[in-house]
Amino acid sequence: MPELPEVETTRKGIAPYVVGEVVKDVIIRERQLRWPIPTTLKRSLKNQLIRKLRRRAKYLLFYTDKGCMILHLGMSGNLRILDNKQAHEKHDHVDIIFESGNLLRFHDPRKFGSILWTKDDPLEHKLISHLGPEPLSDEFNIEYLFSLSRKRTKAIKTFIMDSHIVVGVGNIYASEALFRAGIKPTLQTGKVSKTRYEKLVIEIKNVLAEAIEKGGTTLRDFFNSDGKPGYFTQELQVYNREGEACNKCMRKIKMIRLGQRSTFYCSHCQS
DNA sequence: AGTGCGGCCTGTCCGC
DNA sequence: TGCGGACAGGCCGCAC
Repeated sequence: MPELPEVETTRKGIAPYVVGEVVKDVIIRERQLRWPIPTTLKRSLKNQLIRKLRRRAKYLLFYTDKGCMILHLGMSGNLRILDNKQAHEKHDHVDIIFESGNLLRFHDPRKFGSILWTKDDPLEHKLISHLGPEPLSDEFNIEYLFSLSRKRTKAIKTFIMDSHIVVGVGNIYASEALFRAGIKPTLQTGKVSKTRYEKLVIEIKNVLAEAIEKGGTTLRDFFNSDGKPGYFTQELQVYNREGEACNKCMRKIKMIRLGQRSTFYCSHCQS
């Protein structure tokens, strides 16, 4: 489900209820997620103060004095703040109960999400240490992206969705950024000019920043920690709009499959 | 080394 | 209605 804006929206929503709170108990109903939840999680978290809540790529990092909980929402996960007495439903896999009386509930039907624990710096964790730069940081710039692109043969859309190149650009925002930049998603990475990469870097930053501002995109089941959908959905120019009119030229939006992912573009506005 | 697939899961929707 | 198949916002690990 969530791409970077949805994860950031979740982080902002839960932070006031989590940071500075002490964990009273942890209830794990389903351990078998993308990776098994470590058996030590409950013991590690209990009685710990959550010092800070940060995001790296699509991972949420819950820092305590003893270590850090690393949480990924996968494709269908969400986090909500509820009061302690709220009955659990299907796929409510984990509750983290705070002394305040609130609880943080992890819900994930497809179980592609994960919860891990590390005693070390989470940024050194093997799932995180090799990731590319944050798209909204200065580290992600034209020189960086252009130099990595040379001699690569894969489609440019697949390239910008590779988290080792840049994190946080998922299937929706990849299509949207390429539309804004006027670049056809199937072009070979190594054959796109520097000028066009400059435009692409700017549009990746723009589309992600705007989506964060609007609370992310809801297609079917993304809801933030208040249970509200994201309002960027109405800003989508091409994603999920096959056959509808392009907002710039009124021609029909096309859909193709690229690396087994649905890809949307306008064959007139993107070349 | 870079690329492209299979697979992890459940839910939903579409066509027969 | 019921059933099979395709599809869904992520991403690791493997074979080539």
